[in-house]
Amino acid sequence: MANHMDNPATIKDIAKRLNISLSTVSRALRNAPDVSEETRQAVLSLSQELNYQPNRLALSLRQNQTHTIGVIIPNLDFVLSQMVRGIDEVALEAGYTVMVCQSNESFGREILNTQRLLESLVDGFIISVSSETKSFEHFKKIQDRNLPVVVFDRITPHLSAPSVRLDNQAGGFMATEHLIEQGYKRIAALAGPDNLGISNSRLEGYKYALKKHKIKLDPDLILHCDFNQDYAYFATQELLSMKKRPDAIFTISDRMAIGAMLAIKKKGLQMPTDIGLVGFNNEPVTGLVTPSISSVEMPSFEMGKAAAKLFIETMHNKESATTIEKILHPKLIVRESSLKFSA
Amino acid sequence: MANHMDNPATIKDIAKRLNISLSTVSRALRNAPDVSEETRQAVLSLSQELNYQPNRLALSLRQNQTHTIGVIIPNLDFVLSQMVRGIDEVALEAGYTVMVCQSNESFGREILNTQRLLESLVDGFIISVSSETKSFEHFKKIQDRNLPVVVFDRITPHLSAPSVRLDNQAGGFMATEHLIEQGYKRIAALAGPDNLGISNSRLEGYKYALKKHKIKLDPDLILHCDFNQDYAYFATQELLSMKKRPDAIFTISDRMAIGAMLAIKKKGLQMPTDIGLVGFNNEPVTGLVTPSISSVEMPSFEMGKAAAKLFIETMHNKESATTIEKILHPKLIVRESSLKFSA
DNA sequence: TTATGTTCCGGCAAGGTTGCCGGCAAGGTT
DNA sequence: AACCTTGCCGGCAACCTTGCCGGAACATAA
Repeated sequence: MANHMDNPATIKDIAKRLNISLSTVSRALRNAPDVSEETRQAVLSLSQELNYQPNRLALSLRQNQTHTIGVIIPNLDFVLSQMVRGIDEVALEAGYTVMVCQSNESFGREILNTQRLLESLVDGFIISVSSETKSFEHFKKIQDRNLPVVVFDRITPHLSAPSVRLDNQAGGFMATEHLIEQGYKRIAALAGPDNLGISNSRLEGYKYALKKHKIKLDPDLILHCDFNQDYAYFATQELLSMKKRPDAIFTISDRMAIGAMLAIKKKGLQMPTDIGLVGFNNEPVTGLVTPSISSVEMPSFEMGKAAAKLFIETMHNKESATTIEKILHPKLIVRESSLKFSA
Repeated sequence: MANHMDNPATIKDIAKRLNISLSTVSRALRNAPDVSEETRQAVLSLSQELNYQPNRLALSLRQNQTHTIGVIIPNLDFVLSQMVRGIDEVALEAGYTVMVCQSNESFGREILNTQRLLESLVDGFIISVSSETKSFEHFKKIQDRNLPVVVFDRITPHLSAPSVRLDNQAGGFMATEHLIEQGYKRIAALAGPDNLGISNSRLEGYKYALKKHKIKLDPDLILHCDFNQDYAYFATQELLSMKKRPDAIFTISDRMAIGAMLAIKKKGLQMPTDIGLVGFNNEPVTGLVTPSISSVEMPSFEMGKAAAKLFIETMHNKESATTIEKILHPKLIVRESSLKFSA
């Protein structure tokens, strides 16, 4: 009696069983007019009995959209995981499914991902570009197909699309100003690769804070290195062995802050007395190490949600201005590594 | 002069342009026999010129498979992120795309995820069940549709499917035996919810180590609590306020170990002298806190790869034994929190 | 009665691809 | 000369759903 069909029921099965045509069934199921109440009820009840589920492939083929969003991100670290959760949340709510691809910060992989997602016929993209990416040819294929794109977090001027990002400059500014207010004089900055906008903006904030407080910028105190703990470790060693070593360091990520912390400890210096340290992202680890590390918090979950919302809006009115730019605000979390004087 | 068609080229366009039939084009493109070398070349070159890409939807509809794997995981913490990366790696290589859904440890969400992925017509599932899940009805729908399933990490006997997991018992055993060898006598265990197999297995290992070393099991020293830092914190406070407090704690996750560490510090006790601590997962944070925390390492990336490989095998010979069980081995990483005597 | 409108329904095509089958011609075998 | 093989190709159906058009049956108005 119950239906143990190995193949799921289709609209055809219903039509055959009720001796009516496919189109009538289709209309009945979609509550379209031109169907008598009687037949509609018959169709509805039989479709329930057979546990009918519309075939998404056929639907997608027909209406030329898959209800799938392609998400390309450089990795799945703490911050990005949060963002993905935010995207997921909103997308699910709006009836979209998400395909997440990690580029692993590799340019080639990012190209491959775009390729694959295009083949999968996603309805559009939400992208945070890899740190290795300097050319943007592969994204042109997306815009050629006229698919909506939202960039987030790691945005780039080379890709004109609505964007969601942190006010990175403000973040860099508040971290640096905080260090200045704590009495630090020679503040170094550990930045990422210099093609990474996110890093440069934070650095702008740093420079602006120095300027505001009339501290002369010393280019030797700005180091660019790869976006990871080990490189930050070595870069910090370099900083600490300068003739006039810095008395504080601002790093544009927490992973770099960790590297810096290790190098500082190795050297036998004390935080915050000998040297101050502020990181970026407010990963949980910053609150757990000794000394705990001050960091700039970013609302990552909210940012993911905002990106997805913006995507769906862009989706719905295709002709929307590509200049929409949603900016979220950072917040400084002060911890031991930079707190000379308790307020 | 290149082709700025807004709609991607189809097999039909090629046929029309060359004045041959659809089927011939199809055969030519698939290197099937029954096509003259001449026409094949013509088709191939024109398809390049038009930048022809087969439409995956049409293909999927026709051959009843989407080349997509549905992955359901409880969250995207450090360990699971690694695993997802492993799955991704293998899947990509094998021509599959991955849809990752997080259940956020919620039962209802897990049901919703399965539902959605089934609607998306994925070819099968790779699943790690949520800690809240006690009923498995929703997975039955998958097996009703006769889709291959691989469970990994958090496996369950209620779901008969090939599985990939850590030898959790061995992990619990080596952690506990290590504590015993370091001279600890009253070793407590902080476990997760008692419906979570992964937790119970680690606990089994703990019990077995005690038994082997003829230490009487004290049920008061085993606490079950939620799988997170705050609960572990409170549970540890409870442990430490016992009349005869434990002199070591084994926690079945690192996040719980962090909670325990915080409670221990709060109480003013020293690790490893006053009390020993060993966690599980070897998250990077364990090496960064003070004192650094010993932990059982699991090869998460490899585990993800193994799960995906097993999935693809299961996929290819559907009738394979559902009893395949791939077991990976843990490794103890000894750090300060448990090292009384340096070897 | 004829003309017009309303209600309900079925046929057909489209979306892109592939599998099966049959057709047709050139060449070879008895 | 009658037959079979081989090589090449096109037609049709199938996968599942929806949109468009037209048609049948009936009711209302002129």
